[in-house]
Amino acid sequence: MSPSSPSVTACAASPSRGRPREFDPDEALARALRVFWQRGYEGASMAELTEAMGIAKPSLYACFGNKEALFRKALDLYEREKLCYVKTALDAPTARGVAEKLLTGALATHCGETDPQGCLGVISAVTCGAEAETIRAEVIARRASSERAIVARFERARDEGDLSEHVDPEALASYLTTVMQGLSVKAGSGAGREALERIVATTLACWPSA
Amino acid sequence: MSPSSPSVTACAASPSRGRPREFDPDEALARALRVFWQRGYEGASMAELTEAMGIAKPSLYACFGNKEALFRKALDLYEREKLCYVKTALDAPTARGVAEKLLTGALATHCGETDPQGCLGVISAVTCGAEAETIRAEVIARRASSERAIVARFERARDEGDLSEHVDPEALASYLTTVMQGLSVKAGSGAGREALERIVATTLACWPSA
DNA sequence: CCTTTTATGTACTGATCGGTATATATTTCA
DNA sequence: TGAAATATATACCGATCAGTACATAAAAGG
Repeated sequence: MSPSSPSVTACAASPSRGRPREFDPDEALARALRVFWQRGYEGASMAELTEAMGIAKPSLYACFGNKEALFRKALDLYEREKLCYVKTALDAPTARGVAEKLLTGALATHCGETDPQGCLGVISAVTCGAEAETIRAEVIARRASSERAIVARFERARDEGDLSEHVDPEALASYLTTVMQGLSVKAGSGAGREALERIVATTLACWPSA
Repeated sequence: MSPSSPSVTACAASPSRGRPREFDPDEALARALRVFWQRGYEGASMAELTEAMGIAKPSLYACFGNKEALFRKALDLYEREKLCYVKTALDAPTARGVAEKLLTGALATHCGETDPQGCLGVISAVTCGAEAETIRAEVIARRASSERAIVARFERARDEGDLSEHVDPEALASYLTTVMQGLSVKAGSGAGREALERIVATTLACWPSA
């Protein structure tokens, strides 16, 4: 997102001395993201990661640091490319429109045909083998920040009058993200697209109309 | 709970030959459940399990089989003692009452003060390190069976007239379990009890009234 | 050509994983 | 007083974990 660091390649600051790298760090990171997305942080082994990325372990460590740093970079990529629907959803004209875009965006992202099922954030926040505690905390913090943005948007909606005065923006945002996280769990559990679409429709049917 | 198989001790069929066991299998299993509940199936190591159970590895393997069998027995215990609120909730007189009891039951179970936070089922269904694929399938299957029971209850409610004809029982049940699973994710992510109570209240406020 | 610099491939490290062999301790049955 | 049966404790198994040492390969600067 920030123009100063557009890609991961920036981790190699020097212009072009020494033997050139034989792989594209951005594509390698994209492949690593898929592995983390399927297996979670701890479930993804370095062997599986290196194989998917098409590189050997020393190359991985030289370019990305270690497993945790690699995961954080993958998480950045995930938020940048897969969670962008959240930002655009907040631009919808009404609170209900925001909810609709968030739900359909979550559905498209977590139940697509090319990407793994479920939400990397949910997978990483729930999984928890002691070692991954810092990762867990990081994911939870990022999620909280995005929920705050939804709260702010709903507060604006209330001020603008398209959300009833009787509805607490914070409670509504919390409820909405709960449904979204539940959707991710169901998607990761093999629920079909039609089933998830019905859930989205039901949620919107229940939505507190202005 | 059931009189035919009241405890895990039944796995030792013989009456009392040889050296007597020095630990209580039921309590050991309860302690193992807590570890699985915190760490997930793969995140729980045999070392952590044996330490929590207060026994050595050979005793564990002799009594419970292996890690996967131990997990299944722990899952049985979990459903029997922690998910019993689902069965009782289905006895509520109205569909809305069922939803209310399910939501408050989920809240009490996954956000208690003595037990680990979150839902063992959600944790196990989401976590996924290749090896645990059969465990994952088992957990998902059990969850599906309990969702079918809710669908049946809502169909009854529609037949009895306390649920609008315009509401699809299957969609409503699917929506409700989505919220419950989302609640588990939030509970496992450290959400406070008050926050979860607000979510439950919001869900019930949105509930399609008869 | 040679040095410097960076990347790669192979082979390795110690730690931990789930699971077990073996020897010993404690009980019941004969 | 054995002999059979069951449980325990210690120490180990091969496999895998994340991470690295080291030698070699390929580029740029001198």
